[in-house]
Amino acid sequence: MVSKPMSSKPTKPKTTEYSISDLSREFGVTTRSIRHYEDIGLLTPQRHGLTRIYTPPDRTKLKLILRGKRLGFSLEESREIVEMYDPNQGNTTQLKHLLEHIQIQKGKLKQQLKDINTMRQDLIEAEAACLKALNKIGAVEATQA
Amino acid sequence: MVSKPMSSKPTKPKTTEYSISDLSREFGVTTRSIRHYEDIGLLTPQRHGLTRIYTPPDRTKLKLILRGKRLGFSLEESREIVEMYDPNQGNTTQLKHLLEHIQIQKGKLKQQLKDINTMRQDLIEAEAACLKALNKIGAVEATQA
DNA sequence: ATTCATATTTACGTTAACGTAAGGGTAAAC
DNA sequence: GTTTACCCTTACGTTAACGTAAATATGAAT
Repeated sequence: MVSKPMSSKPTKPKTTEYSISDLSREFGVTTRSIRHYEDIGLLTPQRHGLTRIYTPPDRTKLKLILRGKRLGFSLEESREIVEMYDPNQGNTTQLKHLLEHIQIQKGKLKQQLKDINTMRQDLIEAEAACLKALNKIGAVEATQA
Repeated sequence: MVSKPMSSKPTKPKTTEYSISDLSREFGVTTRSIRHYEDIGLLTPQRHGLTRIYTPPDRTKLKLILRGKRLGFSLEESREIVEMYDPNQGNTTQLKHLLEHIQIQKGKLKQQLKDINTMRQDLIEAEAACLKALNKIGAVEATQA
């Protein structure tokens, strides 16, 4: 956390702030990556001079980006997710557009769920076959999780 | 399908075979991609002269690769999946190694399931907010799926 | 005063996963 | 016999998502 012993009142950490390395450490990504996300407009932190200052909304956006990455989303795909979180638009066409995107994302997730489940089943079968082969050999020491 | 009006017996399509464009069409990927998967050793089709001939196991491997892609796996990650499907190894250390990989994959899938569920929830909320905003405006025409 | 630790920008380098010609072979169809 | 529809190889090009210096600034600590 960026600790700033401001002029007077040291109480009330009302507005939580993070430095780039705070976020870097918390999420296990490089500062380079975080800056890159800014380069392409996914994050827009404030500045104190040149130094970047991240707020909780920024942190949330980063979280969304990284979750997207774990699901194999490109940064452009994550952009849509991030923009959904960003409550900035109001007009009808934009809202409808957004709804479409939401449906598309839902569809993707649905497909991923199917894929995950079949893959899980495959893994379970592979595991069974593996264990069977193992104790057929005689390696009785169990390898459990 | 590669139709080969062989010498005699036209019956018994015992050994199903696919051409590269068969698979390309079926899965909606370019032949370039399929060849690329071969370049890096993920597929090893037979040859009839220069022409590639794919068998059902090849097809399955391709399916595994593409499923991996949808889940955001790199080709190197998918290689492990494909090798799990390939029933080629027998010795104890290899089997234990394989078991480890299986556990790792299971862990990844578990994390992905978590991510998908939270993201789903987010989408549902975004959708609700969106719809609310819409009929607050007065666009009564429902946009449903 | 100088050493950290952490911040910045600019800019070239890298890897994965193909795309995209360019050039050529074969076999059935017209 | 030449057009059509596939197939092939070699090889350079491209995009995304950063990695990796290099050179510089800044505030706190010794």
